[in-house]
Amino acid sequence: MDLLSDLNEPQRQAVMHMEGPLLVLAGAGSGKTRVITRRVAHLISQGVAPWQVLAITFTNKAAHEMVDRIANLGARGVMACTFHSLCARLLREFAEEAGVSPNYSIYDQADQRRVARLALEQAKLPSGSLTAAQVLHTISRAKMQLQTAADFEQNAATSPMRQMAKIYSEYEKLLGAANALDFDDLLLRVAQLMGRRPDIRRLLGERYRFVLIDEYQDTNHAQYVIAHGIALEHENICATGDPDQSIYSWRGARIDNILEFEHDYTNATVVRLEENYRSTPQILAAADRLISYNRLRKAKGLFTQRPSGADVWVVCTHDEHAEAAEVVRRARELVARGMRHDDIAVFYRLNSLSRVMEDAFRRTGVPYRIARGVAFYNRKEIKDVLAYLKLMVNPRDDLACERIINVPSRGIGSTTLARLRDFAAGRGIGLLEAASQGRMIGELGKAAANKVAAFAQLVKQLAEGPLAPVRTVLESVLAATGMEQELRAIGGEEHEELANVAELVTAAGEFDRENPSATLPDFLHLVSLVSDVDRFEGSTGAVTLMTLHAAKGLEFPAVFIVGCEEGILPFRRMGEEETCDREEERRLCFVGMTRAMDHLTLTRARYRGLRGSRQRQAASPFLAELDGPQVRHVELRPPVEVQPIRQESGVDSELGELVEETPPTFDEGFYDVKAPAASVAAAPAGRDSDSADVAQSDGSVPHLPPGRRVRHPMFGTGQIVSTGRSGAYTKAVIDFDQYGRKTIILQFTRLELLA
DNA sequence: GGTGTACTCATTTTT
DNA sequence: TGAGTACACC
Repeated sequence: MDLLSDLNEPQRQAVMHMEGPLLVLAGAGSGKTRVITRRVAHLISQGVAPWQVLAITFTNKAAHEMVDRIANLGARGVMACTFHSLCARLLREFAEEAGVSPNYSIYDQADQRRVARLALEQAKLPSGSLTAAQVLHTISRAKMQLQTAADFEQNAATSPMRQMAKIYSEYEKLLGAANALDFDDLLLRVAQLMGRRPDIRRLLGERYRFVLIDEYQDTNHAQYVIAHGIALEHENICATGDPDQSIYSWRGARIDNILEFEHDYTNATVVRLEENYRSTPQILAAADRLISYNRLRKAKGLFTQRPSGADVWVVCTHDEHAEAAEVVRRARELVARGMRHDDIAVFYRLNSLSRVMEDAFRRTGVPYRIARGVAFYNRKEIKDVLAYLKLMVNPRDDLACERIINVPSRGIGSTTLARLRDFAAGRGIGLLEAASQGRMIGELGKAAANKVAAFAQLVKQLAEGPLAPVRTVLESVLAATGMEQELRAIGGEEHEELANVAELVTAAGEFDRENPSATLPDFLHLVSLVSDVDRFEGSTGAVTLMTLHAAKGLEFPAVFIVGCEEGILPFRRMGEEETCDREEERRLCFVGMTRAMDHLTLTRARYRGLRGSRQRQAASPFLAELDGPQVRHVELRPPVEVQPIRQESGVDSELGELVEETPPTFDEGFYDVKAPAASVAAAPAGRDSDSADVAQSDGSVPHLPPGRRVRHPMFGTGQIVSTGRSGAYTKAVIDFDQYGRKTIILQFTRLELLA
């Protein structure tokens, strides 16, 4: 396969680059993935061994895709993984040198929170001033900065910082006792190892002669240190990314890493991919205008050769329900014009905004799916099963033990558990070990001691068997614990929990097949670092709803960004201060916009129910920043209640008196188009609303010439007498068949054009 | 030891 | 508004 012929010049330059540091500044939609995969294939075609190439990605999914794509180019055996999975593997390989035991457990966020809570308790702070979330955040930040508990304590100048140091150190003690590492530890330990053992660092540098790091703008300090440690001697480091798409600083990502690459490697080759293959000029122009307000960036000259497309729309509605209705209406219109449902995506800043959208889609029967969902390995039943496996591998994993000591129910309650915990703490042993001791009778009473001992015995028996193949182990756990039966009892034969457990068994079977020599610990480390089973959804036939963060890296022919309001899109916490990082919020908006290929609509609501109370919402300042000649604004009127029949009006009509000024029932699509030249528009039905007609300067509307037959949603059919401007509105005088001559304000009414 | 109810407190999320 | 927690009660 020819790796170069269909590339543009900068792309080719990046692909053909061999030795030495390379920075690829890849604008949105500039073919970055293609460049990376081609470059790897090219390296290999030039004689580099596949196992000497290490490609590091942001997510597991990206890693899998990269392996697949590179394989499709004929290069197999390349290692693509995340920083975390790389480190988890290295810590098993160099367990002794790193000072960890190879059967360590990996604690996920929920585990970490529980540990943090315990640490808070044990640190016995004067008041409950710190929350577990704050503690975790601080500890996580420290670890990313490669600060150990001891380092942290040394730097703690203020009293609250000293408190934090105490909690950090308690937290570490708890993790240590459980033989567990959290996500940040994986990176921290490897970084420490490489610092302490130059020989190992060098060995890794020789092993991975070529290092590629994708999404470099979202790497943190620990990752930076690891990457540069590996590449220290050969400097064959290729970083790809886009500072304008750095949206994870709240997770410790440092945009400086990419901004300073040329400073780190003065001999770096820098390639800019500025041709966008994804979006129409309209979308690109608006996105570019927006992001140009950022100071912290490397200016790019994004351009596209795509032909002109539809304008970008900014829609303002009365409230979130009207907003949702309008998004659904437009989505349906796109589908009516031949687009598929899975070509359409709706993005929002806050998960809580999805509910109204969801309702609107459900009510109208438009298929949709939410891209968040509870991650598979976060489901309760899955975590329960996995906790058994974890405890078998790592008997000191107290969190796993606590989780399942009464699952399925064995009559071991919180009192027993508390006593057990005291007993274990007093002796410095793990919960499981404490449970196994007959002496517990004195502490717990005979009945409880027996229950607890039976549990310990069960786990022991399971752990004594062979630990592979994993599928078999899993099945024996399910059988021996009675979990399967319990699930069946709860959910019925065909219920979700059972199906999920069955899926876990299948996943284990696949793991066994793919990794014939691997055992349970390998499996557990793998699943701990994977958020979801890789079910490749492919074409789902549904509109996709997701957060702006989740949208990174994707593209859709049509994109809606909802909730473009001050406080939501530049997100701001309640206490008004400038807590938000304006530039990062702007990047987030930019990322969302640049996902769109052909159609982009940003919406906002004037009133929105937000955590209980309704508020008047101001427009996002970003809407003004992105505004320009390719951007059209629409304001939808609030729904107006239909007047009840008023007999006393004396009008002898079943409909009651029809007041001319009363706007008709409003359900969807009444436009008040603020077109540039102070002209207004009617939106003839049956036509693409994206091309609503603008009134001429004399007030006439092109599609509503005198004599034209139209249908009004309330007055029925009629004939245009004339059109004209009156103040801010464009009006049409219509002779209705039923009701005679009326004046209609076009902004309030959607007229259907009749043949 | 399990269940009901008052209370609080609100991003983004992959590893 | 609604999810998750703490605590009281049965």
